This record gives sequence, C-alpha cells and structure tokens, in this order.
Amino acid sequence: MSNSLRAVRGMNDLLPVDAPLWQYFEATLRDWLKSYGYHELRTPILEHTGLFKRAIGEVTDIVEKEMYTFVDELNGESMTLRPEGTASCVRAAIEHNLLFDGGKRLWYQGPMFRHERPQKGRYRQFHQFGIEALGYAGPDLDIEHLLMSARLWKRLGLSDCIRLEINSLGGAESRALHRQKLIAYFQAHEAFLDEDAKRRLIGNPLRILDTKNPAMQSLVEAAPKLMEELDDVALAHFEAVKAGLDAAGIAYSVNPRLVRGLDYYNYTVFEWVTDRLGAQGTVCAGGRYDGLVQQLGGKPAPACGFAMGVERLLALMAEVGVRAPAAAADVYLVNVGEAAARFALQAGESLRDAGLDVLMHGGGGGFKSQMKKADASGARHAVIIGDDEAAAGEVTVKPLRESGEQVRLPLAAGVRMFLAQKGLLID
RNA sequence: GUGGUGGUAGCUCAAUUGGUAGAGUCCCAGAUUGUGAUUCUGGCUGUUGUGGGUUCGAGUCCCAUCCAUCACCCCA
Repeated sequence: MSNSLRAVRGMNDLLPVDAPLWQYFEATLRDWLKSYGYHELRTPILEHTGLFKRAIGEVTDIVEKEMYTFVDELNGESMTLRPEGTASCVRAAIEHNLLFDGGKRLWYQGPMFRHERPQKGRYRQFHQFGIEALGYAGPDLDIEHLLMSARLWKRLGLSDCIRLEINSLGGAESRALHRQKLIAYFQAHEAFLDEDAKRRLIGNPLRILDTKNPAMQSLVEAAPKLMEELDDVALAHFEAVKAGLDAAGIAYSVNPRLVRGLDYYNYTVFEWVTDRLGAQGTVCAGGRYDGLVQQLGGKPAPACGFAMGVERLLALMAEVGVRAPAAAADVYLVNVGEAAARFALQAGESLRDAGLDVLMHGGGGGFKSQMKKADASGARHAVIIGDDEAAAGEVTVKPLRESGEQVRLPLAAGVRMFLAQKGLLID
C-alpha cells in the first residue's frame, strides 16, 4: 500500500465493525449524564494557541512538545488543535457568561490532538469525554464526580478492573512552599539524581516524585511531603472528600505521589487506573481547578471536573469482554425480478411505517444467494417477494431464527402480523 | 522524542541452509425448476509495507524509510 494512501500516523479510522461499541458507550453516557443533570457544551476543535498556553502551563510537556500548532497563513494567527477539553470549556463559559446565574454542570466529548509517539491506548487524535462543574466550591462536587464515575464503571461492567487513587495538591500557597522545600531537598542530594530528575529539578520538581527509577526510590520516599504543607482548609476539604467516598462505599487509595500533568489543578486530584492496559492504564482523571476561570480572565469561580480517554475505555471493555448489544434488522427483504423489486420497495416502506427495521436486498442475485445474505445479516425474518407475490400484492414471510413454517399473506396482513408479534397491534 | 520486536491474500497464519508464494477462513458459482446454518465440487484474491543494495537468483541477507506493537517519556 502506498504511503500517500494511508491515514496520518496516530490517527485512526473508526470502522463499521467497531462502531456499535462506540455507540453503545455513547448511549450509556447520555443516559448516565441525564441522571446527574449535566448539559452538553460543544466547542471548536481549533482555538487560539494562547488559550492552551495560559490554561495548561507553558512548561508542561503538552504545551512544550505535543501540541499541533500552526500559523493560519491567511491571517497570520497561531492556531492549535485542542489537546484537551477543559480550557475550551472555561473559555466558552467566560465568553458567554454562562455563570451569570450560578454554577453550571457541563459535559463535552470529541477528538483531542497530541503529537506523541503512538502506542495502544495512546493516539495523536484520540477522544475524550469529560465533565466540568463550574462555579461550585466545597467538596460536594468533587464527591459527586467520584460517585458518578464509579456508577459509570458499574454500568459498563468495569468495576472489577478499575481502582481509584486520590490525592490533594492543596492551595497555591502550600504548593509553592512545598515546591521550595522539594527543590532544596533534591539540590542537597543532587548526587543521587538521575538525568531525568536533574532536568525536572527546576521546571517541575513535583514530577521527580513520580519516578520509576528503583535507584531513586529511597530518596523519593524521604522527600518532603506535600500533605504536610496543607493548610487547615485544604485538609478539611480532602477529609470531606474521603468521608464522602467512605459513606458511598467506594474503595480508594491515597497516593501522595499522584500529580496531574496540567498546571491548573489544586486541592483534589484523582485517577481511575487499570492494570489491564499496560502502560496506558489511566482511564479517567481529573480534579479541582479553582484558579483557572480567573486565570483565563473570568470572574473568580471555583471548578472541578474530569476527563476520560474513550479509546482506552473501549479497549478495556473489549479486554473484559463487554459486547455491544447486537443490532440486526427485523426483516431482510428478498426480491427477485423487476416487478418484485418494484413491489418490494412498497412493501419495505409499509413495514417501516409499522416501525420495523428493514434491510432491502441490493445488487441482484438469485433466490439462493439472497437467502444466504438474509441469513448472514442476522435478520429475524425474511420477507420474500417474487413475481408471483408481486402480481398478487402478497408477501411470503419466513422465520429465520426460530422454527416455523413460512406463510404467504397479503401485504397488509403481513404488516399486521409483525405488529402483533411486537405487541403493537391495536384493534 | 529514545530503545526493543514485528510487517506474506480482506482476516488468521505457513514457506525447509537464499531457488521466481501456499493453507484455512471469507467471498462467488454449482449439487434438477423460487428458499438460509451443515456437507460436497469448482473459482477469485497477493507488485511478500515501501525504496534501494548484495546475488545467477531475495518473502528469506544488508541499508534506509513507513506503519504497528512493547517499554521509556508523558498522559486520557
């Protein structure tokens, strides 16, 4: 296959065989969101580059090396394909004054773009679904989000393979204090740092705590703990979140090293992780970002939210054996001959009027091959029309999934028969 | 972005120390006139990821490149 005919690296086609699982997932989401009172917000895929720089943070990996940023040659503006959804949501909320009458519960869904090296569960165009609760302070929304996500895993049959990790980053002051102590601590032990850690020391010392280098474990263990710097308000917030989880019977572990990669988080952060997907085990993550609305130019408003990677979630569902409910047609319409083809169109529409899903045979072929296609389609019944039936205005109905004789009936009677089978016949 | 592994019909795979590619499945047609799973018979399918090189000869060896995958990095 020639290169010019391939999709762009890391960007995938969603093929018809995979679509049912996506649709099942999306339908489940909609139902679930409605039950919590969240409303959809759709924003453009493209934003001014400055939005992401300001929201996510200049020194994060996403902004430094993963964004699809380009200059619009028609007007010289720097544009960026969105790498995540929160920045756009907050921008839209500010721009349209969505918080004028109080807090808003929002959700979004769609493609995101990050120029990373592709791997299973990590693509350059991937899909996130996320929710944002803007304008609510206090721990109750944090808890709502955790309960919500737990319920979703349950609905999707994933509860057994996902676990929750939480942490608190505290407020800006405690983070700054902790950061100073961390830098001082690691500088004092600079001889023990690996290359990665040295690189991060000034830019992002928190990430050193995340190291997987076994040689640095003891050093990291003894490092100053952010938890120890939390002020009373932050501690109370965190305790309330934990109490909410306990009350709901949701298991979790506190992971003091849990740090989110985006700068805007404060207070509660969490991740739902699985060990069934290799290195891409984080399936959903989020937290509180009380400073972001103001930082982007809005009136100060607290906020929290989370996002999940749809590809990862679907991979997990496939791994666990979750299947989308099969959707076969009620009727496969076999028709042979010109007169039959004309009458079949009419019969098909009548059956659809009655609420049936009708798959019309296309492309010609004999009775035998059409019957094979009818069987392969998974349809419950074959409705057979030859020139005989067409001339008489009748249809032959043959059950394909259960035993039973085929019957030949006038079209109207055939339609009534199907209605009766569905329990829809009223007379 | 760094390192490892791999790329052969639509799909799953085979091809002996380098000798011009094969099976299953799928699909199509037939097994007495208009009837589906099973069975039998026949048929179709590939520039062996791409481009170079070594060789009388390369799916097999070498180089480059693309893609996938695993780990790192990072993150959803």
